Amino acid sequence: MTTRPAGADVANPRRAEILAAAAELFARRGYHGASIGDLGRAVGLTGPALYRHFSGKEAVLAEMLLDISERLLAEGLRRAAIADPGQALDALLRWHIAFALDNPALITVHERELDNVPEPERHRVRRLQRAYVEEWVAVLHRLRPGLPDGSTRAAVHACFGLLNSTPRSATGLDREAMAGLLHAMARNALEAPF
Amino acid sequence: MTTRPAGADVANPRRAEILAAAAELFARRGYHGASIGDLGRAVGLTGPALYRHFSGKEAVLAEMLLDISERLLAEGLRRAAIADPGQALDALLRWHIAFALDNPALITVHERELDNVPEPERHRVRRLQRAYVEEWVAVLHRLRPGLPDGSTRAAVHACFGLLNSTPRSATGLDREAMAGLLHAMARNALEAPF
DNA sequence: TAAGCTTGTTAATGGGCATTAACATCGGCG
DNA sequence: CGCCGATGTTAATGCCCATTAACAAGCTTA
Repeated sequence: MTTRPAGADVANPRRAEILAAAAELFARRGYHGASIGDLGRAVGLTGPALYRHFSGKEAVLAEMLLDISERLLAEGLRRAAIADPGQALDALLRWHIAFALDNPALITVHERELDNVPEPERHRVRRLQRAYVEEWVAVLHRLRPGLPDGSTRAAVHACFGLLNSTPRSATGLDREAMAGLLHAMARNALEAPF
Repeated sequence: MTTRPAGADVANPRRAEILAAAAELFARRGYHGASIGDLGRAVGLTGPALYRHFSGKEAVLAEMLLDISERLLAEGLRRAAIADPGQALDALLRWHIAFALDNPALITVHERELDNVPEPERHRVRRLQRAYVEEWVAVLHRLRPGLPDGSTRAAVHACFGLLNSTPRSATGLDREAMAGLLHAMARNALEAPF
């Protein structure tokens, strides 16, 4: 049920195309609000054609979330390893902001649809998400050692809320201005005297 | 289609009970992920019983979002009217944070499900939401007159993202600590040099 | 060139769901 | 007492949807 149909190697362009279209639809209408027919139509196919590339609708979502979580964590680990905590935090902010600005649909789905991932994969996604958060928590902890653990964690979550709000704002700001604004706001929020 | 069945005055306890249960379900599973049967069961009824109180599933969502938007705006107007912009901002922050902490499900639905509201009401909700945002924008503009309009608006949206992330974090912090943390983070974010 | 894999398509199939119909109960009020 | 509106319930009804079946066309390759 989770296995990919034959001949579906990692870099299959059709698969990538479907995943991209599905991300837009899931983000805009929610997992339950987008049908298999919608997904197919979005890439110029009929609904059942999807089954040549994925074992089902859930498998599309599962692969999407796994991919996002892995990408976020991989680069997050790299940047969190920077020795100076202030620089590490800035590097993490730059990474997350760039990802959110470049992939608004993915960020939205990643934030909302975990519950619809079937069980073996849901657990893996959860682990990856948690590990990513922990990198941020560790950096913030290095930057502000006195902070209670619960506050550190809550601050990181709130910071994600701020950064991930991007996809839903759509103001007239260009990309660079938006990136700078989010960076400054997040940085100041994390340094607030709470 | 939007009209309420007879005998359904504003303060009908059954209606309120259904709206509360629906908020939880819509927040947890999304509008399309919660069935009429689920809503009924959540208040000890069968599915079709709902039609004695609402004209349909969409009407439940519409009334819910209208109610939220009206409540947010009404009190928002009051607090934004405070003469000193710094005090006005603090008052707005206290209001929004209290609302989000007290009604996490409502905040989530309000943020996500506007697209599923049927058309006459969707427009009204949009107007109310926009008016609420404009109160914040106006206060921030008074506080930081030099800021370009697009930046002010983007900052307010990002601030909402921060505040509304509350329902999805569930850290071990108690209510007062969480309120204080969110207030400090948001206030600092809005004062950041962007 | 012919078998066979890949990738599609259009018809089932079967389940779930929103909504409506038909039927019950019950409390108030004439 | 006897009617009736309010509020429920359990059976349709009809649509949408995920998934599968049956069938076709095109490439690759022996």
